[in-house]
Amino acid sequence: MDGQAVEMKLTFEKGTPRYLQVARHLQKLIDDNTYGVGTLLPPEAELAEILGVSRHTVRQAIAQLRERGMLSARKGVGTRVEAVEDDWRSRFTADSRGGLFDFARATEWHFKTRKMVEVRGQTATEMGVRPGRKFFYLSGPRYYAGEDNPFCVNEVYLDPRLKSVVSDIDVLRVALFSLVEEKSGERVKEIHQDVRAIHLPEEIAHDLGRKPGDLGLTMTRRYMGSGARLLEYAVQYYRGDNFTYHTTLSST
Amino acid sequence: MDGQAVEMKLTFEKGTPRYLQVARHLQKLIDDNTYGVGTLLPPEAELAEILGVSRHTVRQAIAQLRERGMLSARKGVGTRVEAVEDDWRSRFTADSRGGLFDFARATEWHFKTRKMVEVRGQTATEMGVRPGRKFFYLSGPRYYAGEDNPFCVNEVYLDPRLKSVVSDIDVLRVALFSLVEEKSGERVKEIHQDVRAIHLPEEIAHDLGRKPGDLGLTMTRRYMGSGARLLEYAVQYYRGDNFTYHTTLSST
DNA sequence: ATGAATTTGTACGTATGTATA
DNA sequence: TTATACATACGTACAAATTCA
Repeated sequence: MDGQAVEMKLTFEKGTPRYLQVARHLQKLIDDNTYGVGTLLPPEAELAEILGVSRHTVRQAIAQLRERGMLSARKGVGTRVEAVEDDWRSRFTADSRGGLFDFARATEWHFKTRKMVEVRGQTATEMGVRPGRKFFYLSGPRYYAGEDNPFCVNEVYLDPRLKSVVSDIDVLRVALFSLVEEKSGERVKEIHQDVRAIHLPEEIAHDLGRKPGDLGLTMTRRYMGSGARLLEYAVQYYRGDNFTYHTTLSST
Repeated sequence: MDGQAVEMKLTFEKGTPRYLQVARHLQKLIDDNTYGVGTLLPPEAELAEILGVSRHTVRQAIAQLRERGMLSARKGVGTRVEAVEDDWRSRFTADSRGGLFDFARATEWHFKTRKMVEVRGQTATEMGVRPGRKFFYLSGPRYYAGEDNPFCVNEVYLDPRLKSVVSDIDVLRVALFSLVEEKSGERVKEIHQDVRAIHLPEEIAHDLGRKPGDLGLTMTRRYMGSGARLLEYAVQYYRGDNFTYHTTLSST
């Protein structure tokens, strides 16, 4: 016999959408090898009944995991486990504007520091602006909704003219640059994105639960408006031991 | 009055899903500025009625365009046009199939090791195949044409049936997967690409002129054929101190 | 400040199409 | 051919966020 207790009607906390809770549940079952890599999940209809939700909800949950490349589905066959991630936060796709929107919506960015700064030296070089230019600086940890530990530390340098966009916000759940576009009329024409390996600096390491000098990954983005003006410069720090930047190239 | 002729009940060809036809239709209306950048689309319910489909189908269509970053939606507000398709068609530079071709053409890959291997453990997991599956393994340094020092070490695990593709090649100046497609008829349908920070293992570090344990970056790619079959698995190692993985999302 | 109206998001149900084994 | 399982598509209802009178 094999239909054990793991597969039971879920009890749902309110506040988070069911399909996300289902997604997390499936994630767990995959992680602990209840559904191993290469095997097929039970059919959607069956999962729906087991979990006590509609098939529609199951499909939404599966769609989440498919986006992350963990599952693949084939008509007439089933839904296959493609990869194990000890932790679904350890993978991240943001190679399109849409990806950035989705990422922002699925996470919470808590502002811890906010101040005016003049950028100089290395920072100015990387930002591609002349030293001494003033920016509004924001920084703080980023969480997946409902989690206690941040998976990322996010810094942003914002054109001071756009400061009012975030003036009375403490927690952000949407992409900052879409707010900027909306409230300022300025349009982001180009986003330059870089991924680098680094040794984590001290405070960042602390926030991520790592030691200074540990392996880390940064993703920096330069949001350019018309006339190649830098509207926003963002740096995200991730721990390097379990974080992956993922892209899927499909051949339409 | 403003409900002109562009917005009419669509007639659907069979063979392609409706939501894709709706997505294409909306895309056209956005391209020809019927719905300008920065404006809101009509509400989903209204679109559904106009187009003669269900709201569900409209939402699927909108989801498509959101994935590409052309639209964004906010609860209680509406669906905003973020970009026109043309802007983002060329969004991958170092990051498309074409980008991979260019990369391969600009470099030389020298084969140093070639042997049959059975993949196990960690490697099998990362490849997403069952342990014990046999692959043809190729490895060696990659140079920019005319340079003396490699900037990258490249490993590849190839489906053994495709072994003949590289049987009498020592230096490769084209993308391996294009050879595979050409000589085998198999078509690469999807490429899953991951970027990670690592500590360089010994032999790799040596080839890159670094010390073991130094900062490094890996890029791994899984080339999937039809039926989600893994045709090729490639790992590239770069030094981490001066290497950046760059993407531009441009809107010219 | 409150409440109503609007709009997207979530969740349910049902039926039929289509690829696979 | 038949059964299975995902994909598409119709419908309904209510929740949650936002806007505005």
